[in-house]
Amino acid sequence: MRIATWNVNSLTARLARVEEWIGYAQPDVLCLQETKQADAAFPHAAFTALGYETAHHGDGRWNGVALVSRVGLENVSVGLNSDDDDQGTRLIAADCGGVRVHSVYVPNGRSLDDEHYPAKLAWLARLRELLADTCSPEDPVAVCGDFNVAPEDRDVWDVTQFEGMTHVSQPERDALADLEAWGLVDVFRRLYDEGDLFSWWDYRGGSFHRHRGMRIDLVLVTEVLAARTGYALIDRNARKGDKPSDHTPVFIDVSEET
DNA sequence: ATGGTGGCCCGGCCA
Repeated sequence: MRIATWNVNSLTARLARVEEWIGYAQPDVLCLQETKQADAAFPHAAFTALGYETAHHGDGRWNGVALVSRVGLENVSVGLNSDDDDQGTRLIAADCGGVRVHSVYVPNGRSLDDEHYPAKLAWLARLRELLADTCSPEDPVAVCGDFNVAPEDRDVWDVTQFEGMTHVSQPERDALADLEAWGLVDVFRRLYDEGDLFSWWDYRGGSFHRHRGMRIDLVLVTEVLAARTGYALIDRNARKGDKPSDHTPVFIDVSEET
């Protein structure tokens, strides 16, 4: 089963690129972030035509997350907690092909002295609570999306350029590590030891062509899935060409249980 | 050089 994640930076602007990518990458489950659509605007029919079921959680202009699956899509839930502010439409989860899949868009944080920064840390802590409340680390669980955190220094093009900035600060990395400590593996990193493997490049300044990016889009899975993951890829090709997102898709291939 | 690019949707926010 191929499980993918992609921050599309507006699905309205990106639909043709997403259809193209599904056509050649053939994901079984695709987690989308930053659809920037209200639920009523989500193009369910475009995915139905390709053989996929869909579920979307968005309120319009900002954020918005979706699940696209051709291996089933059941027991959909949205948001972090019904009695808590989830800082926008940033989480949707469902059972797809025997896996509890979560598409997440972690708040950006903006800057270390901004009120959105502690809110980002709190969001990550609440995500762990959600997993603890709704899943078991013994079960097949995937948490995929734009975490807005580079887990290690080798996940950014030049860490000296990020001093005092978000995405690399220790509290964010600790919050991500705490989430993983519940029982999740950054399986792409387990398979590849190299640095300079990025999933996001700023639109500005020719960052993509200068290899100035960050690895902030992650597929985190429980060990039962990590052990069956034989291949993973950041598909840089989707960052090229006409009207790309500033993020590119990441996917893993999980073999069937034997 | 305190910008740059792109998406929202048309003045300014957000990434």
